[in-house]
Amino acid sequence: MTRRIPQARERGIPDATVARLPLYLRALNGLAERGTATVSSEDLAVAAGVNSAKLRKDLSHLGSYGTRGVGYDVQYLIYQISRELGLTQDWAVAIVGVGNLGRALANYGGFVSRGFRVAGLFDADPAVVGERIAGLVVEHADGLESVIRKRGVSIVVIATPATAAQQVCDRVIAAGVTSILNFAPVVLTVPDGVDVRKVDLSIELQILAFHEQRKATGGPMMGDEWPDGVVVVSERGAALGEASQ
Amino acid sequence: MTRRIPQARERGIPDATVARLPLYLRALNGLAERGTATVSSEDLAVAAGVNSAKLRKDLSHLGSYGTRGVGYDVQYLIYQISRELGLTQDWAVAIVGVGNLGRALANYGGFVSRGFRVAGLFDADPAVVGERIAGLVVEHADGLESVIRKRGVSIVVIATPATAAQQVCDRVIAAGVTSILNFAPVVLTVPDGVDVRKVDLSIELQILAFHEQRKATGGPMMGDEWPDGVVVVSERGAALGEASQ
DNA sequence: GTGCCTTTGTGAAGCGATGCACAAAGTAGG
DNA sequence: CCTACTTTGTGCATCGCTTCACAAAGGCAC
Repeated sequence: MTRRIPQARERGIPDATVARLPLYLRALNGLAERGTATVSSEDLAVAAGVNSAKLRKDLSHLGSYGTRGVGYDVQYLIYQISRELGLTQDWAVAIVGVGNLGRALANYGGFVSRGFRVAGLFDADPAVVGERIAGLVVEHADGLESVIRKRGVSIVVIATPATAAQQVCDRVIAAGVTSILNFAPVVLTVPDGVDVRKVDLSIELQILAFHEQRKATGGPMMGDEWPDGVVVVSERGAALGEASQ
Repeated sequence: MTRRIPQARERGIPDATVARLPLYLRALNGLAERGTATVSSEDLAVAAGVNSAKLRKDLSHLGSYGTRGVGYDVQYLIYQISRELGLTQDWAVAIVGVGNLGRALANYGGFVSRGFRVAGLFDADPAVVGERIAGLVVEHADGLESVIRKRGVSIVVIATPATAAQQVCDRVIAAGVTSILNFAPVVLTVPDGVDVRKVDLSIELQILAFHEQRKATGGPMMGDEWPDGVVVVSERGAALGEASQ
C-alpha cells in the first residue's frame, strides 16, 4: 500500500495554476540550456511573463521547493513541474483528420519533445489513407477504436471538419479516451469525466478584431441601424437617429 | 462630431464576455441556416454550451436586444454581435512564417468567412518565397513593413519558429500593427497598447496530460525522489523516504 | 381591458484568482 | 554566535466572473 505524502500538495491545484505550469517549464528549460543553476521567483516570473507573487503562489501549490534567500534550483524545479504535469511518462496521441492542420500538427516538433508521441494518424478520405506523414502511415478512420485500444492512446486530437467532429468524439470516448484536444469549430458534447480543450483560430481572430476596433474608433460603428436602413429601437424605448449621429 | 449613445453599452465589456461572443455568433449562424427566426436564451445557451444566465448577462452588456416572453431575433442578434466584434468591416491579415502551420492557416476557410482577408504571406526562406499558396504568392520577409503599410494590414499572425518570433513581432509593431496572434512557443514582449493572443498546442496537451494523470492515478507518481535515486528533503525539513512509501 | 404565461434583464450572493505586503527562513560575513 | 541581507511562502484584502433567483416586461387569449 502506498501511503500518501501529507503535504502542501494536498490535491486540488487551481486550474489557473495548471495552465501556467507549462509556461514556467518552458522558461526553466530556457534557463537550463543557458546553464543557470538557480533562479529567483522574480527572474523566473519575468521570463514567463507573470507577476512574481503569482509565480510563488503557483509553485507553493506543488510543494515547498524553493530556498529562502536563494531561489529555486532550476533542474529540480523542472523535474517537479514535469512530474506534476505527468510529463515523466509518455502519452500516446492520435490525430484524427489529416488535412492541412492535421499535417501541421503531425510534423510539429513540440509534441514529441515533451512526453507526447504521435501513435496514429487517421482520415476518412481514401485518397489520404496510406500516405506517409512524419514517419507514420495514415490509417483509415474505421480502425480508430481498435488502434486506440491496441496502442494505448489516451489523448486524441480532432482536426477534422466541423461536421465530423462530434461523431469522431463519440467514437473515441466509446473506445475509452477521456482527453480530447479539439480544433474543429464546434462545441463538443461529452459525458462527465471527459476533458475537452478547444483551440479555435477563428475565435482568436474575432477577439483581436474586437480590441482593434476599440482602439481605432473607441467602439463599434455608431448607430444601431440595420444595414438596409431600418431604424431600430434600443432598450428603454429611446429611438435612435441616423447612423451618422 | 459624433455623439455618444448613453446606454447600457457604456464602454467596457468584460473580457470573459468578449471571448464568448464569437461562440454565440457561431451558434446563431447555425440556427439561422436552419431557418429559426427567434431563439430563447435557454436554447441558445445550450447550443453554445454555456449557462443561460451567463448568456443573458453577456448579451445585456451589448444592449437590450431581447423581447421578454419571446426571446431574441436571430438575424438581429447576429448583426449586433457582428457589429460589436467589428466583423461588419473586413480586416487585412498577414501571416508570417509559411511552414506547415502557416500553410494550414492560409488555407483555413474560417478566416475568409468572417470578415478576415489574408492580405499577405511572408517567409524568410528563399526556397519558399515565390510559392503560390491559397491564391497568394509568398513574399520575402524583407518587405514586411512596406506591405503592412501599403495594404493596411492590422492583424498579424506569427507562425515562425520560436527564435524568429520576437524579431518579427518588433518589426510589425514598428510598422503600426497593434494586434498579434502568436503561434510560436515564446512569451512575446510588447509595448502597452498592443494586444497579443497566444495559441500554444504544446501547452494545451500538457494541461490535458495533467488531468489525464489525475484521473488515472489520483495524482502524480508518488514520491519526491529524483529519477536517479537521490532522496530529497521536503519543506519543514521532513525527510521523505523511498518512492514506494 | 384583464389576467395568465413566458422570458428577459439584473441585484445580490458566492467563488476563485490576483497582488500586496510582511513574517519566517535561509545565506553570508565577521 | 550574532547581525545584516535576501528571497520564499502566505494571510488578507480586492477584484472580476459566475450563478441564483426574481421582479419587470412583453405577448396572447378571451
